[in-house]
Amino acid sequence: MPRLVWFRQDLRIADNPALAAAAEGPLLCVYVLDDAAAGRWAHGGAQRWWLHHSLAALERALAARGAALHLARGSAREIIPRLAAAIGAGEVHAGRLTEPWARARDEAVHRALEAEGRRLVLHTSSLLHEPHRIRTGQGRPYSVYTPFARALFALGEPPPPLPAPARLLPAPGAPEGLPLAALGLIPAPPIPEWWREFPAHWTPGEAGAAERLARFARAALPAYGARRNTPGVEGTSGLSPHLRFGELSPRQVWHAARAAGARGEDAFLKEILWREFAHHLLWHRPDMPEQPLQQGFARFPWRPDAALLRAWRRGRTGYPIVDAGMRQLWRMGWMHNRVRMIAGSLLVKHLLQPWQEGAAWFWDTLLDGDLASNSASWQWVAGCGADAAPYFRVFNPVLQGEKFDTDGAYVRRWVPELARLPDRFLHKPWEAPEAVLRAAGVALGRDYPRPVIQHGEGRARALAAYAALRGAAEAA
DNA sequence: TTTTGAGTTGTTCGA
DNA sequence: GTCGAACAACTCAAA
Repeated sequence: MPRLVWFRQDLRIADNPALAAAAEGPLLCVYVLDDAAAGRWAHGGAQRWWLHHSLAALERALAARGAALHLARGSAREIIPRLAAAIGAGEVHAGRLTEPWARARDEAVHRALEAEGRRLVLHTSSLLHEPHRIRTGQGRPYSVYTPFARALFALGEPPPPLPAPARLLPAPGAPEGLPLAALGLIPAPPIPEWWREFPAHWTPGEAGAAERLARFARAALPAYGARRNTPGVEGTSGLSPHLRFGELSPRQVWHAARAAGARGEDAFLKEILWREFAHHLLWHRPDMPEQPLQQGFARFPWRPDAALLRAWRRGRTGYPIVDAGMRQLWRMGWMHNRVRMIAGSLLVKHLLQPWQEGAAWFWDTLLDGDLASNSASWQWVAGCGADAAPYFRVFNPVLQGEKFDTDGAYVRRWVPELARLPDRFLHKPWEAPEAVLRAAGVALGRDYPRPVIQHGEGRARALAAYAALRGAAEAA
């Protein structure tokens, strides 16, 4: 009996359990762009560029094995049952998702299929472990990372990845899908060619993902622990967008890291588990993208300010390490993890802008924008997360810059107007003597902004705001 | 049920 | 320049 494979966030053919389950017989491969179901969490601008190219790559990979990718746009709730009926499929196979809107939709699709005697079969595809399977000794979901990670390590090695099916047999009777261009994924003006630099940095698709993984395992993994916090070098894996779209699976990444020498509770494997943890949290707290996990934070005295938010988004805060990060984000669709924390901390703590604003900007501009990781990380930075940084931990953007971008390679690359400043003043140009600034060709306030807020003042204000919150909690 | 140890990523201050 | 303590309590997870 024919089967339908519904691709969502696992745009690959290797180690794809949904595809493997369907590949024994005739099948129809489908992708549905369903923006209405996702609502405000439909793919952000940068992700749409990635998705377009990833779907193109998947089309080619399937075609090489004799199958087409049926593309559709609209309500999956209607399209999937209709296509299943058209080919007489008894089963629809897909990878399980953790986004609340996707879970609600899967539930609806399942009911619609069931009414016609078919069923939706969900597989463990984008995570090492299903979030509802992992429980504490008391049977509750984890809310602290370290015991969660220990529990996952204690489960032993994940199963080995599945091979890609060698040959696929198309189901007869499949209706024609849309051409890729008809999905309208490539952003339209008024921001033409916002993504023009993306291709220089990224190769969406399964082959690009495999190449990146191999490169990381060979070059950066051995020194990952030492170099992952240096944004001026390629010390991290850069796999996040590939993982977000499922061009490779966490199982493949895990085993590749092991094969390349990652031992025990290796730092890189722990990062993979942070991703798992974020999905675990989202599964059990579906309001996480909107609401602080710690209830008291609902009354936090944010000071929304459109001008401050704009300066942060554009990389014009006057703090070089933050501005470098925000500009890297805009041009690459990606920001180094260390810098995400520094930039996030400045927005939330010094500037007292709601973390949801930062999360929304990241959602629109990150190629790796993942609802679970993005929401959990912003809550962590803001101090309202499940396992958050203590409130008094306010990053000093100057110290962080000096510590992690000591030679200034990162700032000089992304904030070229400061490139000629000596290292000593690169992370605090406002302290440079006039003659030094002049020699470097920098006029503060003209070529590069003065800090939007003094660190000491911002820190004191943040501590006061958090103290007020605690006071309010005690009074209540 | 109670106890115990511990918790991603930091900064500042004073000796 | 370096080093240790303070910063705050609170809640989680497991024994």
